[in-house]
Amino acid sequence: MNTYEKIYEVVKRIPKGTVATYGQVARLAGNSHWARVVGYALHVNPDNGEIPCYRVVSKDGRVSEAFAFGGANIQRRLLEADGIEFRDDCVIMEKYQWETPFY
DNA sequence: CAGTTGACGGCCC
DNA sequence: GGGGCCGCCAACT
Repeated sequence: MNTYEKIYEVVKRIPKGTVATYGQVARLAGNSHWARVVGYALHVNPDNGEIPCYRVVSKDGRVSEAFAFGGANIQRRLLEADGIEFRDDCVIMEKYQWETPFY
């Protein structure tokens, strides 16, 4: 299993109506030092239809302006469609962050 | 082959 | 509290 494969697996496991941080995904993928790699993995994003990259946000709950789909506003709309609320352009992490028991 | 960059995170000032 | 710097890994030039 490649590094990217793991990352994609984790991203696809993110429950609907929940968001995860890059660090969180990296940690679940096996290494907490892959935050940047996670970003790159989602950047190449081979399957934007099956990989909900919009559920991955920065540690602050902020989304990237360089979002591949057309901008942070698109990502925000997708998240809102999943029932996730925003507070001042930031996802309410305390409420919607994916609480991973341990994986 | 070596240097630089990147959808980040954490610590220091 | 806000801003800046360094570190991590993999891909790109």
